[in-house]
Amino acid sequence: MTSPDADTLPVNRLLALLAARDYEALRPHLHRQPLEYRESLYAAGERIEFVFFIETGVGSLVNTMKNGQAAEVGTIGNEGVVGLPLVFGDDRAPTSVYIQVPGEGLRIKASLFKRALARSPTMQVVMLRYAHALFNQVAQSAACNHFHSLEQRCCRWLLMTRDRMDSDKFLLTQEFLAMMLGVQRPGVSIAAGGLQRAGLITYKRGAVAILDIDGLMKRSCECYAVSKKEFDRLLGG
Amino acid sequence: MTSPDADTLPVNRLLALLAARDYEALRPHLHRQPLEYRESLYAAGERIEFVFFIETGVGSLVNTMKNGQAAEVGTIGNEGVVGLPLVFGDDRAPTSVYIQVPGEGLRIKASLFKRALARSPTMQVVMLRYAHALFNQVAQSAACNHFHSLEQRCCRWLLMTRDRMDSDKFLLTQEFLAMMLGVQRPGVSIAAGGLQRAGLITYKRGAVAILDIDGLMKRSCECYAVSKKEFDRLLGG
DNA sequence: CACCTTATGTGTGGCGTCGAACATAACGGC
DNA sequence: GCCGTTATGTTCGACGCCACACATAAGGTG
Repeated sequence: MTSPDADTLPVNRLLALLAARDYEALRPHLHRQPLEYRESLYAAGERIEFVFFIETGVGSLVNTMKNGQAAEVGTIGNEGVVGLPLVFGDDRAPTSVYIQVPGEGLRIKASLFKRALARSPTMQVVMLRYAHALFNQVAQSAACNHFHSLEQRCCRWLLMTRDRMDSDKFLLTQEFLAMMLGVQRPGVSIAAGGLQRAGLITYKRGAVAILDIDGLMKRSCECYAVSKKEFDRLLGG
Repeated sequence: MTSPDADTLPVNRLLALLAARDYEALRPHLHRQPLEYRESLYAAGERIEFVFFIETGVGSLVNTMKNGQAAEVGTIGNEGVVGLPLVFGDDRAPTSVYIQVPGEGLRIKASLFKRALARSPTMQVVMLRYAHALFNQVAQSAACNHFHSLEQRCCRWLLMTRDRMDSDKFLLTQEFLAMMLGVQRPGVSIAAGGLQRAGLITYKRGAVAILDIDGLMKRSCECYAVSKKEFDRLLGG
């Protein structure tokens, strides 16, 4: 057997929610790997080969239109798992997941994950609870994308990312943020400039630092607080 | 035992997908009830008491903001079930479901549905497959709400409703459609007027008739075809 | 150092929807 | 028939973002 890369105490919050024996069943098959900027963890329409438990960094659940326009419909960090379609009993999805903020995660083969899940009703309970949390987040995003301004959504995104990074600094270009928010890059430039002038953040060539969390929350839409509360309810504060 | 209202051969497509013994387990507890215009089948944040298998009519999965703005993030018809949070092991959700086009459905107590589901892995498979289909629809809506014009989304909505009604005529006011699409009512008035002048639909005081399906598809965004294809893949054409 | 690549800032016209107000018209009840 | 209610049609200025173009600036590489 290969030597497992996962720690005895999991960093990933979803793994931490598993019963000890469920975690031990997965652990031999978990392999740590870096998650790199713009990397795809699975692509729309293609068979999902690996499941990822993110430890640091942030992945974006993205829906891409036929003309290439893309919009983020959900985010996944150290609270979750990339490969939810397998929990639904499917092996592919019409969405993709990209790494938006680089970090590290634990990888397991889809077949091994499916087998472990099928054998453990307690693991199913945890994974389904997370599925509901993400479902609700996507539903919130659907409304948020429609109603809220670019600046509000920028603030929301920065706050969500900070929570998942456990850090006030992380790597992120305006270009990529614009793609995720489904807007033009100059729009992000203007919004980010405003936030910087207001002393809420600073940034420089792909590196962002958050200075004033409360200020960001005031400028953010309610979706940040709603989504956070819902995750806490389902996955424990 | 009360006499069941459900037919031997189910009208609801999700019930039809169940194994015979799974359907028979539910059938004694299913009671037919009318689904009335604007009726709420469950409300955000409140305990879900009943699960509904829609036979005719259309329900909208709606996310409501604190200021009262509401947007539809998914629709449920005779292909699905209202009460998905129970499949996720939860008894409440931050979204609500309203009847947007009146019809009929079969109601079952949440506790009885949960018990039947827990006892039957084969029923779980079917319900999870539907959960994935709806998840993908919500993800599609999130991007659609952001990118596509009001007219495109009107066309999409009319086409989706037609599929679920198995009829080219149904009851629907512009006022309510505007609320679901998260736009102002005058916007729908203009869009609907354009579609009527183009000979694609007619309508009169809350009654819509679809005249030209192909024409509507041409004016619709791709999201109609994408969503339909995905449902067919997961639930069988 | 010069140079290329990448990241960010700024400007212009245009379109779509908002937000609000007002007008018309159909149906229902009495 | 009259009248209140409900449904639909139309207008207006305002604002946010699009689409596109171009300018500036900070890194990496030779």
